[in-house]
Amino acid sequence: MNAITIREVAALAGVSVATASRVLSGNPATSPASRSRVASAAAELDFRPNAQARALRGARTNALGLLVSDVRNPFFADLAHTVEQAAILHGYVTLLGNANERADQQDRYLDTLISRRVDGIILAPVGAGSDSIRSLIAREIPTVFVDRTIAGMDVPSVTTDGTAGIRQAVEHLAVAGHTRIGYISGPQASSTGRDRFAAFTRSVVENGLSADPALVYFGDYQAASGSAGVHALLGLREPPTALLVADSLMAVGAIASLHDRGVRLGVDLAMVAFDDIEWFALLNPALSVISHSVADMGRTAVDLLLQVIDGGTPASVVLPSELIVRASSASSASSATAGAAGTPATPPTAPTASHNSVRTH
Amino acid sequence: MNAITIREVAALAGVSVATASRVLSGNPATSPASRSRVASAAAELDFRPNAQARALRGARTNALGLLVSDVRNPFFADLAHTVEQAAILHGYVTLLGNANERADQQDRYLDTLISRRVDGIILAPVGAGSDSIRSLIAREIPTVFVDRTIAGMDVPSVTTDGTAGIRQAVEHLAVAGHTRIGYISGPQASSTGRDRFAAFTRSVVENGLSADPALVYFGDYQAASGSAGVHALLGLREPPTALLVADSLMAVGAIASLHDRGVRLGVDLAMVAFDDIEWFALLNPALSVISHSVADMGRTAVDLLLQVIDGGTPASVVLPSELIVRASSASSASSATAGAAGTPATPPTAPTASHNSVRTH
DNA sequence: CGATTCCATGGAATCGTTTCCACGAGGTAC
DNA sequence: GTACCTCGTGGAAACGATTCCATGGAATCG
Repeated sequence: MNAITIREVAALAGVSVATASRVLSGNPATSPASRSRVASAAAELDFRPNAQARALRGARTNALGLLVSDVRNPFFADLAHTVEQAAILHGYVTLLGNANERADQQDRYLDTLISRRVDGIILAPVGAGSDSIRSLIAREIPTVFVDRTIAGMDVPSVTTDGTAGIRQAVEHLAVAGHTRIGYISGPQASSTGRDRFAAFTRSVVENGLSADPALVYFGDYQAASGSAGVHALLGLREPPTALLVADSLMAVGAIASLHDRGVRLGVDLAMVAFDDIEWFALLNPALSVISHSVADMGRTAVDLLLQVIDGGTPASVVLPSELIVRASSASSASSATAGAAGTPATPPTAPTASHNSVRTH
Repeated sequence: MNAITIREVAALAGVSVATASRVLSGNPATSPASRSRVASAAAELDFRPNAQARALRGARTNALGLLVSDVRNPFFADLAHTVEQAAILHGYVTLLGNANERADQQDRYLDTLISRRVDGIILAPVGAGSDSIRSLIAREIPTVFVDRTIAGMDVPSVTTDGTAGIRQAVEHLAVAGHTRIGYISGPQASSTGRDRFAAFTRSVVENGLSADPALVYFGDYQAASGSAGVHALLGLREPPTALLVADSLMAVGAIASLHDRGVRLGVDLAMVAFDDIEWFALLNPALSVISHSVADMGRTAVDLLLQVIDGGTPASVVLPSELIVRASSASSASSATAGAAGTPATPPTAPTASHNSVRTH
């Protein structure tokens, strides 16, 4: 950790630190002679400016904070990737934090990011608004919400409008004859959990389907709650013949649970999940999904944040969602024998269509 | 961004900055009286120490850098998660960077991390050793390699010994009667690519199977090359009846390609992939994998790095791998009709066992 | 040719914190 | 009662960069 400072570069180049600094930070007030001497001295010593010192003096740190709810969720992994690539394009590094769907870890990271004086924060908030989040806003640290929002907080955000996709999904299932559609919901403490649930409820009513509250299971966006949801819903006296799951991780848990119970996806039970993950298309039968663009979301979030950093107050952006039909929702209500909760199904003829998508992919 | 400094806290508390600093950083040389006065002043002002200034003065930044090859690879997403959790336990934040399997992006991040003066770096190196990596070592910045190593660089590392798992897999396939096993390899520029390929070659010889070089396709650990590998291998005049794939992303590409070709996994073609991803167990048929513990790898990497930071020179750690048999490798060589490259198979009777694992999971 | 502008340069202040050093008050030991 | 510690405290230096300001030489203009 032998630190090479600008002082030594200046000494080797035979100029003052001021001149060395000017050359190294691209200040035009330098002569070609000293430019070249400083440049070669810096190269020879393999000099890297100390970002701490630089940030201390100037106002900028050239770092963005990205706090996601769960890195292991492929949706957020993709988001992290696109945000990072967009940020690097603008000369920012991204400090990634993982809240693990827990408010305390989120706050811990938020405090860290604040004290590291990042130039701005992109946040997928967990919970209903902690002190740390309020502190963030009170200090006027540029912040953008992504994927989720917090009611009553006036922060630019980029979110998905799940309504269209969910309406399409419910309609699609209704057309196939399903009248009892189960719903594994996200937590009502999150905006996406509430919004998607509201859209589902509305769509069910619009299509004249059963609005039995027992058909809704409230999960927490993690895999285990998807399993629990399947367990609860298929254990009903009148189980659903189709299932809508509000995010990809819960869908994974749900599918695992269906496997264990011997319930055949797309045969005994139709299923649609929110979030389009590459792997979902590879399942057999392939999983129908409500898709939205992670790439757009990441790029937009960075755009908005840069505008806020530059003193602007950009309007929030809402991105569309869309249903992609695949084989998992091919079963009609009449073909479903979904009461089979726990009783392993007998081997059927294999499902044929396995890669049947509304749009090419 | 109204910055509240320790000076204002000291003023409000009626003490000097020195005393305020001592209280806030836990220095015992403080009286209970000033302790409480400073504490309440800091709370009232919602003071957060400036991490830049703190790091500038002291030697520590309390930040670790983690540079992974690809965040979207579930293996590395899991690794990022475990590393981050282990680090936070020791009071470190983790700055995550994503090399995207590209040496130039890796170097860019490495430079950033160096200039931000992280206390240590955990690196899954891409390529054969760039100037930036050499510079890292020359500066004696605490570094640990994870998952991969670089030949000739004396850096503590934590890696997986794939040999045992690969040997088990080849043997398992040989016992089922397969004599022509295809291999989709990782890049030979990475240590894991070389090691796993060597283990495969050795195991093939040991089991007296065909060592036809045409059975090996060299990919780059990304999904597209898995597709390309399937295309190349199944296009052979004598195609393999079983396939071993060297990482999870290439496995995803391979499976997608098999779907498109109508080749049935576990029926027309047996398959085993390296890396155990939760989703692989959900495929139908479930995918046999060579498993290794991401959690152990992440925790160990942090442990080693902390030892290096404390001046130690810990020995490298090699973790074991193990075969988990599921339905995708259930087909015997005789049942395989794998020449069927491109000709869609007729619907068969459904594969029965779909969740058949050697160990509970 | 003298006055003025331009320009590269170096000295020094600055950012916010930690820590060295000196100092004075109070307590203990002879 | 003097000598010696201990302990809390405040002033000031230090960390490594940027940037304001003053300076002196060259170039330009009348």
